[in-house]
Amino acid sequence: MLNDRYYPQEIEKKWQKKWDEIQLNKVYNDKDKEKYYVLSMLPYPSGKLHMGHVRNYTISDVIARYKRMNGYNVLHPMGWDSFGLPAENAAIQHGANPKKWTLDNIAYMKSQLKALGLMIDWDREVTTCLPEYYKWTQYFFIQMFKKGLAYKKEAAVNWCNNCATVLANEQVIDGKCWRCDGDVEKKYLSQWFLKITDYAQELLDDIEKLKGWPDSVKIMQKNWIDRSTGAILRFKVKEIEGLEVPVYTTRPDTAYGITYLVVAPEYKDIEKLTTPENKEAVEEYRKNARKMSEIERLSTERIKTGVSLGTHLINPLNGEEFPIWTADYALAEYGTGAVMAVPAHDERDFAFAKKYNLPIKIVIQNPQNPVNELKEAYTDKGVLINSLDCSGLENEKAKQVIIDKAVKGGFGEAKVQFRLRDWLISRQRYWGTPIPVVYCPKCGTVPVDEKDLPVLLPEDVDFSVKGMSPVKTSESFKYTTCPICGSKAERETDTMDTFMCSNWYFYRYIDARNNEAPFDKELIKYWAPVDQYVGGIEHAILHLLYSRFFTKVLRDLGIIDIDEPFKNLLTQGMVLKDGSKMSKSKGNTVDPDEIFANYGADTARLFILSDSPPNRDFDWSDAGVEGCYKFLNRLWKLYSNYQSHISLDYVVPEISTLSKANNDLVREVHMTIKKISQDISNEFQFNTVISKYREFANVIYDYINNKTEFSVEDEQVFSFAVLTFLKLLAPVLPHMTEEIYEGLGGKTSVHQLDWPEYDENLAKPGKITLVVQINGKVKDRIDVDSETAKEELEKIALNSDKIKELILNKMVVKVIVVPGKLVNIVVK
RNA sequence: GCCGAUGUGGCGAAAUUGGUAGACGCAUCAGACUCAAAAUCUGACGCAGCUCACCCUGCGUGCCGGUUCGAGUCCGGCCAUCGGCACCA
Repeated sequence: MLNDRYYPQEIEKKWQKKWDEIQLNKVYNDKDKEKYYVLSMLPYPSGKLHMGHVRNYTISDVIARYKRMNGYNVLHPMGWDSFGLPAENAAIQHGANPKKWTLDNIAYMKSQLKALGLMIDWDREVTTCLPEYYKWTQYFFIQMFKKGLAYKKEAAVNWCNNCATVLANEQVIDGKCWRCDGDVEKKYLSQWFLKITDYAQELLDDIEKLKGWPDSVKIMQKNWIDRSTGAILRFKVKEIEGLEVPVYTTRPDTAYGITYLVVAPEYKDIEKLTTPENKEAVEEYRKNARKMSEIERLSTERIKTGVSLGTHLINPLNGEEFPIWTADYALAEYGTGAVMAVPAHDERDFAFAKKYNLPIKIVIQNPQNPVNELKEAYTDKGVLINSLDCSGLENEKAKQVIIDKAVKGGFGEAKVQFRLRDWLISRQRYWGTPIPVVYCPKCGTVPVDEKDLPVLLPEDVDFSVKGMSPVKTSESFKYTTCPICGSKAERETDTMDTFMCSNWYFYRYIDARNNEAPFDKELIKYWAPVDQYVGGIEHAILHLLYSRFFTKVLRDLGIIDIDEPFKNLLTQGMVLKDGSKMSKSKGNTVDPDEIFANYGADTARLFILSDSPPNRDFDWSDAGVEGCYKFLNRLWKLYSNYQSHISLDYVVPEISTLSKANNDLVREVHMTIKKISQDISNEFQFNTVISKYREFANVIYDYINNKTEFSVEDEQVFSFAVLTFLKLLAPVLPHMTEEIYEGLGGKTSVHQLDWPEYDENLAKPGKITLVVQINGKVKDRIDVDSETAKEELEKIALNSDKIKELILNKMVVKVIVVPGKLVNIVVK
């Protein structure tokens, strides 16, 4: 028997406990069943769940439940991206232990996830900060080191002063730190990199394979990798025998127009290229450039500065000499760090040449509109002039001609260049995976022996130190012996970027408790790749690019045999309040705990899926929650007030024998199954699924309200309708539907029932409203049988009194009939 | 500057992909129930006009134009908002 009133708090606790007891959500590696792997981006354990989490996990949970009812073996796991700076900052500020702080947060957030009613097999939980996990992160690092994919080099890197650590290029947003929003500086440091650039071409090409990804994400990745084709050209230094300066250019066709060359202030040969007279000015300029933060550099956009080095280069194409300058508009990390300047045909070079009075030589002209002087750089297509034997060529063709000349003359060749840089993964922080490397005075940089993994994070550290990593304060950690020769050696004290932990976690879920290997290859074959990934757009480049890269590396190491980790991707929109992003500083956050306590998780689940499609932003409103709660009460009453008319073993009589009301209701049920199934299949349009729930509830209430008593037939059709409805509701409202099903006498879990099927013939109305238009404007509506033939429809339309009157004295030119929809009469 | 997305009532949004624009909900208003309130139920609800009945007539999907019997949907040109990249040679 069902209670009169809906008490979500009691019901939800009861079922969460029961599901645990009967292990309803345990996932077996049942290879006879077709698998479906649905994944949400794992949370950082910051302390409490926010509404963005609730939205993310509700979406993936409903997908998981829907797929399970459709017969799939569904994996929907959860874990914790638990290394990272906030834990360490908490340690510094409150004297807490980062590990304890993190594990406490995990325990609390896990209880919140359970309160949300998620269908998760917690036996597969993954926590990236625990040694049994990061052992394998270290293992992978060593494999990459051995393959030459992990290397250390000195470079100009991004340094965040606040966080006191370096950052990857992908973690610098508008010249600021992605995490703390602090200014980022360039520093010269020796750091660990992963050779993601080795995979640049494949990462770009395989974007085509990602059919189930949103275009926006694919385009962002394309732009980030940014391939360009051009040439390397090498110029001999006039003053120094044997020294050359190579440049990368996409415009070899303009090479006859070079009037100067710019090297980055950090260019490796810059000191050699500077004459004694210019040394002081150049030093000064370089010092300033180094001091400048990213932000300052960006703000000086377009106001270009530079100084001459005093030396010259020779253009092998025409023998002309031109001066070498240094300017910070040349980037050390892109191409060769040097740019050939053709002011006539490049806006930046033009501005620079104007400012410093450098010559401007026109070598490409629009034949329709030749000019002798330029007011701005001419960057369009044209024909070469002043280019010796290349004059007269179309510039697009000249590109190849000049590359050929360079190859023949031995001063250049074609070159493909990417914007993507290698991934900087070392961090000067404590709370991360230790990089498993030892520095031996004899053997050099040596990886830790695999059998000695994990390299444990030390506990005897002093968090109060400034300007260096706390790891360095651990004597027990720092000093070790060389794995090769056994002599005294020192450990690497840097830890890894947390994105190293999160770029493979989804493989670990597949075999989370394996102590012998990161995972079993056979199980990966069954479960991978992820069928549906759900997460925020903010990872469009960062995590999603790194995971793609890592998957390809694992493939090349022979560890897995797929190319891409995520088949389909759903990027959910943000949760807003009053039109702006929820944030603590704005004070417009909504605490999930309060919502669960006041309304229950089912209300929260229903609301967060309603109103907006998953990929768009969602505006949280208190009235909206209230409305959803009312709807759940309305549903509850439907079942509790009429339970005496509901029987689990109903038989639906043949449709043609039914009364009109029952006939209509049966059709409504089939139409509703169809529409909801379609909306879920079509990119998980849960907002329209929920409007369909409401419409169907209205239909059933209309049915009841037109009744004084239930016949046997009525009870059968009614039972069919409300029990089918219960199954359709189950993925979104797991607790309520379970309680109702039990109350009605159900013996299994409602979540073990099959998703209802619909009959195509019954999934349409018996009658339709025929729209009659004249010249495309609606003039009449007539109820007709939905199967009425085309000719008949035309006749009905023309015989309508209203239409007859309107077309009187007019000539009917044409009649267009759309069966099942409308008749349009064209008149003059 | 380049690339992308979006633009529909007071608000969140639907629209079988070229066929009744505004489903469903929020808010609002009116009514029923109630001593009263809450809850619940019923109804109205794009804008303007006309009107003795709730019938009708215009106008309406950012703006301008086009294709079509018919355009929120397709094509061309603009505008606005949001997001990504941004001295990448």
